[in-house]
Amino acid sequence: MADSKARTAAPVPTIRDVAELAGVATSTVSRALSNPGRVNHVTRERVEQAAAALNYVPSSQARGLSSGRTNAIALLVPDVTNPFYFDIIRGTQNQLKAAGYTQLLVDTEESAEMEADTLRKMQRTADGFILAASRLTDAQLVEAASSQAIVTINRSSSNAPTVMIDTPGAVVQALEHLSSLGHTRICYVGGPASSWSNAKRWKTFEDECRERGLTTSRVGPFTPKTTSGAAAADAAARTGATACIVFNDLLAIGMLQRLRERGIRVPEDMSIVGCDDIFGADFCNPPLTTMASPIEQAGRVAVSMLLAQLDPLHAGSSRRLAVMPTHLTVRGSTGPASPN
Amino acid sequence: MADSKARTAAPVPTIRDVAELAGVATSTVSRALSNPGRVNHVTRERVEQAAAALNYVPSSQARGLSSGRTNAIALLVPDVTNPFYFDIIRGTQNQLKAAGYTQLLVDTEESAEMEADTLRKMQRTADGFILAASRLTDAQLVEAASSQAIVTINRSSSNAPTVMIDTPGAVVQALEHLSSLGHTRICYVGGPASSWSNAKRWKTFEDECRERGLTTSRVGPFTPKTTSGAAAADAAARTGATACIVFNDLLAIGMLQRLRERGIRVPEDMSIVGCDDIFGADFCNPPLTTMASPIEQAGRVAVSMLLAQLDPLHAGSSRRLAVMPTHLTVRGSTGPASPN
DNA sequence: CAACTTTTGGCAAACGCTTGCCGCATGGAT
DNA sequence: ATCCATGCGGCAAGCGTTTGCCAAAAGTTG
Repeated sequence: MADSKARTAAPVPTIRDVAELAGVATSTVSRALSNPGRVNHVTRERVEQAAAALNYVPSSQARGLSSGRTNAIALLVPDVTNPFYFDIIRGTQNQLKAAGYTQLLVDTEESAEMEADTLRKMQRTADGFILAASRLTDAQLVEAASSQAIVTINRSSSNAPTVMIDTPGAVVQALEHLSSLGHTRICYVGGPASSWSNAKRWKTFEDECRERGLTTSRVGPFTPKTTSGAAAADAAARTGATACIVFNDLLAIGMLQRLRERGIRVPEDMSIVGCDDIFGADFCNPPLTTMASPIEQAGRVAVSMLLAQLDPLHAGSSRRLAVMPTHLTVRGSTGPASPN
Repeated sequence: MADSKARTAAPVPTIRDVAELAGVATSTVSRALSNPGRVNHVTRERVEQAAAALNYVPSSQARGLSSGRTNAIALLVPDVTNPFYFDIIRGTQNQLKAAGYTQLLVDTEESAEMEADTLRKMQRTADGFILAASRLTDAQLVEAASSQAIVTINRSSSNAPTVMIDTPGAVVQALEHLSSLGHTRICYVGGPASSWSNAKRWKTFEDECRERGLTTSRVGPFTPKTTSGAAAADAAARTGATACIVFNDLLAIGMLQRLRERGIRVPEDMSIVGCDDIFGADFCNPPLTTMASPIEQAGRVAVSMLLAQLDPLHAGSSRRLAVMPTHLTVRGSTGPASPN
């Protein structure tokens, strides 16, 4: 119990101090503050005044220890620096703050192991978890969801409620768009192998192309970072496709740069469609045609679903799946197929 | 003590279970795990095996309650969606994780009040605070720093250790650059009024311009977001300046878009210098000349300084100020002054 | 006015861990 | 042999809350 920060030895007031000042028992203070209605309103007022006078702030640690709740939820993302997650982070942050929860942000570095590890280590630290684009295997996910409250974003699971961003729908729109521009040979530029939504997108892409009689090719997997764009661009160019649907905007933007370097004009020689409509997609050069969706809202919805899950009242009845709509935002990176 | 998440009633193992399995007292388990050296190594091994067998994870809540430490530090940023902070977030996150700390990320929404409030509310929740670009008044900052461990980033303070990004130095470089390109009328596009670094930059700008005999003007304040770029661009254009030094890249990128819309060519008609070299500065159109600095490293250094401050051994001796070097990264948004 | 029911507040036992203090061994020095 | 240091483990008292249980007070009913 060392006073590690040996500053002005500020004796932070405890519930005991408040109780004393208000002339009641600590239990009454506790109830007055977190369970009004359980105490007479005049008593409550007295307690509230005392608390205010002392500038009392309940210790979340102690509260958590005795109540079993932490009032914190953890958000696990594969990569905090990916702008896609920024919007999710912002969405969850807002919604959690409104609900009086603290957000614990963890970067799992695209690693399933690290994700599982975090889930284990934080079981007591957080009341629930939001897994954005989880890299977990199905088995891991099932196991995790069996012992803790979890909501996934962009990762279906029968065990945990899920917020899905309907990128497959957007892929169809994108294909429609490209096809109407006369493209017949289209390449899918893949993201991380362990990404569930990557698999989903590819499947939709392939099915849809077959149906439309389009020639497909696929390159990847690539790390979803701009730095992988060069390799992705080179690989895609080699396929002879006149248009690419790219796993995400980060990669797409990286490709844009590389294609420019190589003198391959976008969209004249090659059309590019990204995914996510991240920060930057509107001002890169050329501005990126991309599959946009209300990402921030996805974060908010995930929080709602998680909180509902935690609430013993709604627990059973809560929604298990939310699908966020997507739409194609057409900008300058797509154009008519070159006539060769 | 309700079991709110009434799942498989998983009885999370406690230190007691470990003690029992290892055949020792709980105090021994505690010491074996967090103070090796205090127990015989054979005992420790036995304890470790027991802990592993039970998949034991200490409760940070209980640990914090009794030890007074939380092993968490809070990072307060004015706006989580500003890419500038992403890099800081990443830097602190990495360093904290390495040190076994949890990061609590809080968005203070550019509000001094909210910042002060968070500091108060979280006094027990975090061992220390990193304030990135604090909006606090000097008085508030002094008071806060007197009772808790604080490190500021880009905000000088005599009371708290500080990591400064040497943007004034970069402003000089930028002016040198613009001046050598023949610009004589330069406009400073200001950021938030409450931003300390904004004031600092403006002062350096003004002093340096006077010394060089350059004509200055100033517009603002503007919210540092791309959406404010239109207003900023219009205001700057009206000043008749041929070059702008802009508070940050976000604003600068917004201006780029607006200038293009208005047919004002960059850099032919107007040169633009941003600040921070955020994500996107390299691929906007034209790519932005900007004052770059190792932001992620700033985050890491801030953590080191904070942790040193918390450590009773180094507490006094630790560094009070770190200055991160900056340099001008010249890209396409600056060019020779137009001859009119 | 007796017999109940409701409100309301207090008591005290957790919650899971850390740590000051004590005492038993063990082994070296005298 | 005796005395001390030293190493090591256990005991138990907290840390600041919440909450089940109880009892006193207040209100209701017939």
